[in-house]
Amino acid sequence: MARLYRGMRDFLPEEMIPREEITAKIKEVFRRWGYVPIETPAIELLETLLGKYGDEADKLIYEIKHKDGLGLRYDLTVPLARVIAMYGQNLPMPFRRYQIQPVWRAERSQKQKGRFREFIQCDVDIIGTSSPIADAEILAISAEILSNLGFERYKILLNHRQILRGLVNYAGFDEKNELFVLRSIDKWDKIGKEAVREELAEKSFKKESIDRIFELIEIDETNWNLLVELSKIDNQRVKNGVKNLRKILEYLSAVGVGQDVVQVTPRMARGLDYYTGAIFETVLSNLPSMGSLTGGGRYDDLIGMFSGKGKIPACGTTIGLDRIISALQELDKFPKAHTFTKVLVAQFSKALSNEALNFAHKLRSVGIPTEVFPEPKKLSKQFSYANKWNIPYVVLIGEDEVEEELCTLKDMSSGQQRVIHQDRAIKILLESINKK
RNA sequence: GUGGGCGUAGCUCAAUUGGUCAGAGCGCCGGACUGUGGAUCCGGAGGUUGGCGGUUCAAUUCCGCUCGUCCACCCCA
Repeated sequence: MARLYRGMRDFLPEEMIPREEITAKIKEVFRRWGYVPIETPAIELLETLLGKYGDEADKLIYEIKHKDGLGLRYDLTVPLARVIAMYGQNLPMPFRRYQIQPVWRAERSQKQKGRFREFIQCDVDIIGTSSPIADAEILAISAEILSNLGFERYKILLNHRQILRGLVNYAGFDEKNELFVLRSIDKWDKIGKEAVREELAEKSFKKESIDRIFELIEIDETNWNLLVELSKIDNQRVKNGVKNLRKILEYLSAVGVGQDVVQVTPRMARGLDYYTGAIFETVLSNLPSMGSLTGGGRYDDLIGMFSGKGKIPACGTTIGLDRIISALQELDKFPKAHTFTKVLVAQFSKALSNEALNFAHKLRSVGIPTEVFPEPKKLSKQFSYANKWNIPYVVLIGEDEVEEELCTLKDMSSGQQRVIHQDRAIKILLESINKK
């Protein structure tokens, strides 16, 4: 039986056409900000993949049953880090790259809304600068893309790993439990405060530590006030993080991203281990169950794990194409398309095949997407075909038309048709198609 | 991986407490309309009711297992 591995999808034309259009819009924004494309292989050595994301994520890497120790890439950031370690010397820094390719995750759960085992990530990263201008730029790009795609109610969540680590440390948690505590905190807005408290209590952490971290994380204030509150904490990491976020917020407004879409929150942590500085996600306030549409942050130590020669600072984000499309579908903003074809040239008879082919050729040479019905079937079949694929025009050159280089041009949406000279039909088609 | 819902024609779904219950609508194909689609009418093809096993005189209906699918949790894009 024909079937599909769970979590994998086929894309038929009605879905693929708008997918490509959305991808083109995303690419356009990347390029306008000066980013250049790269691609990397689907398969990486396991030694490249493992130990970068954290234990949880390592379990979700698809390993390939092969003696060389291989796996499918889990994201595009780690392959990028490998690329920079290998070719970085030849790339002028800062290096801005984008990359649009699928990644694979062996999700344990069955497929559900906005979650797949194979999905496309659109990554933008800027390598070789630790300036907060880079962080702000990445956020501005994320915001611009979401706006361009028609999202109105999105929110950029912004936090900082240094602040989180400082807080956890300041509250008295052991250094080695840091990541566990961070992940619990991350669930706050999903499972609620009490559930997080339970999760931490189960691990038998000190009650005063839990109480203390809750106090700090519960602060719910405007961005600037929150940063003022945090800066009062006597911890160098927290202070550094706050200073960094202030800069990012400042630069963000300079590149046109208003404070109203950004929300600084000490509760968002992100699950991947490699982040070192600012971290961010975007979510839709009217579709919270969808999870994040984009997510990223600064990872100043990751490239060094490959090159072994000191740090190369880096910052970037993933635009989740499949999440975006799922969200657009949920919001009824994902139009189904049928075909690119604008004109179907019907075939009247074998004797007139060349007439049809030649006219179609003329249309294509002026840029009009045109197809010829390949067999001289009954005209009702040919018109019905045009109708099913939503082809807006049908041209017919039959016995009555050939002699004087005429043709019948039919507008399928209105149903009106007229017999006119072939050259005139080309002109009319060109005009009407350029208008749309 | 844990908990729950569901699995009948390509799609959406019917079928009284197990007993002519294997059907409808839409779609598809053909025809009415041998130079015209989307309307209408007529006709047609398609199912071992997800699979395997059990209970029974009898199972789409009950039980067990399995596979698939959907939802929640976990995690993320």
